[in-house]
Amino acid sequence: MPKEIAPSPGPPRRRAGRPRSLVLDGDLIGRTALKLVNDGGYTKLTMSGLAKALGVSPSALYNHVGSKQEIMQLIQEIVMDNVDSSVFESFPLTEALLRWAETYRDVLAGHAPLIPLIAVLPVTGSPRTLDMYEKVATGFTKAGWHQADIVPAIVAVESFIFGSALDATAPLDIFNPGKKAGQLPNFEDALDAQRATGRNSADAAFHTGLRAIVAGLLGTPATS
Amino acid sequence: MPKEIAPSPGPPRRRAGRPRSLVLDGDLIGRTALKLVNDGGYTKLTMSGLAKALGVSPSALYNHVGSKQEIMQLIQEIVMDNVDSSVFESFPLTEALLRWAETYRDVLAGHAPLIPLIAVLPVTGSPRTLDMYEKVATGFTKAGWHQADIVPAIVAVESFIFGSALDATAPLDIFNPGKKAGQLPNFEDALDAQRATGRNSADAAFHTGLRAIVAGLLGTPATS
DNA sequence: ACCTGAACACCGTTCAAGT
DNA sequence: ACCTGAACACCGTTCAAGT
Repeated sequence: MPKEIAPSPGPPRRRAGRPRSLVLDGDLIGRTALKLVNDGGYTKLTMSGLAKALGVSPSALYNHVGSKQEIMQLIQEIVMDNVDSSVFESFPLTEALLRWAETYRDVLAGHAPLIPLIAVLPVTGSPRTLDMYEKVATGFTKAGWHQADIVPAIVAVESFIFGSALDATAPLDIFNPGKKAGQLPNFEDALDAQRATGRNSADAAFHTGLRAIVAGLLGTPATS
Repeated sequence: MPKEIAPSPGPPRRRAGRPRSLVLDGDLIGRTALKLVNDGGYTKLTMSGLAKALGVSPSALYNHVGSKQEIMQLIQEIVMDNVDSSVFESFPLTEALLRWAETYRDVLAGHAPLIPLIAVLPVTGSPRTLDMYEKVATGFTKAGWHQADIVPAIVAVESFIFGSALDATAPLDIFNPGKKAGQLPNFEDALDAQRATGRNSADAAFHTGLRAIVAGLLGTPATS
């Protein structure tokens, strides 16, 4: 559990003369970890690398954090804040879902190693993520949904987003049939036809799939 | 690249008197690795643990496999074989997609650590997986789909499956609001209403989401 | 309360040496 | 061709000792 600094009304009380060492706190650790990841990807995120970036010994980190997993959670909290859930306040449900999903997927695509974590992590300790869910749920409620159907609908769209974000990190030629070339007539024809459109196949899949699942959930034709 | 033993027409030629040591090959390594995983999960899958299970030293594995990642791929090939893609030969597209997705998701839910790998791994080296795609593509083709739309549709459904399989491994109380309880009226009402149905929320999300995306893609109402 | 430095218990992988 | 045993270059984490 990361320690937080409560905003204090006055200047912080300190014992006279004793200059406190530059503090390491959950916020700084999370931000530094994210910087490390943005620079060199998740392979760069090691406890010793993070400690060095903070000018501290690796074991010092364990005064503020229980495990490396907790550092992943700090990153997750910062990153999830970039998902735009305000759209549920300004757009009708269908349009809001489409826009929300788009930012959500883009955010996660840049942090693929977080996806298996986020999918499984209780949101209990992530107040901002809970705020997001409240906004999404409010969008469904205002659209007149039955309460019991709302959570499964959210989870369904989220699952699609998680999978699509993973897919977005796949190499472009992921479907290359290799030595099986020539033996898969229908699949290879479909591949060629898709390639001929010049569109990125992951992006095309995300957009048609998103429209499909939203339309399917809301009971309107996918093409509208 | 795992070495394969080509089926030989006659009995294998051996130098007389020299009994060959019991062979280690890609097939045996993969099956043993899977056994290890089925027993104790993916944390049990270490090179030294696998070597011990095979009665061999860890370094011996590198005569047959280039890296641990390649062992993950061996497991993936075996596991993917449990996905039932024969349904595309015996059911109309909608029904086949629903059945295929169900087995696919169940198979992956038992092997969550494979999901990020499979999502990104070129299928070039997985002939059985390519055969699956051919069957799926044939199902779309026979249903009269435009060739250029087939691959994005497959990828979209697959993304939903990947995300749902990840979600299936999440703890039941993943949405517990914790200290934010009481501050999220719409979301908490939705949670309570969903819980009151007595259904597993991940399963409900998968089934409604699957129907929605398939219906949305095929342009028919989700409730049909 | 918070930090350091050494140590621990692992990882995956490499490589010379054997047969 | 394939295996062993030792070694390497890391991991995350613990803990006594310092201030």
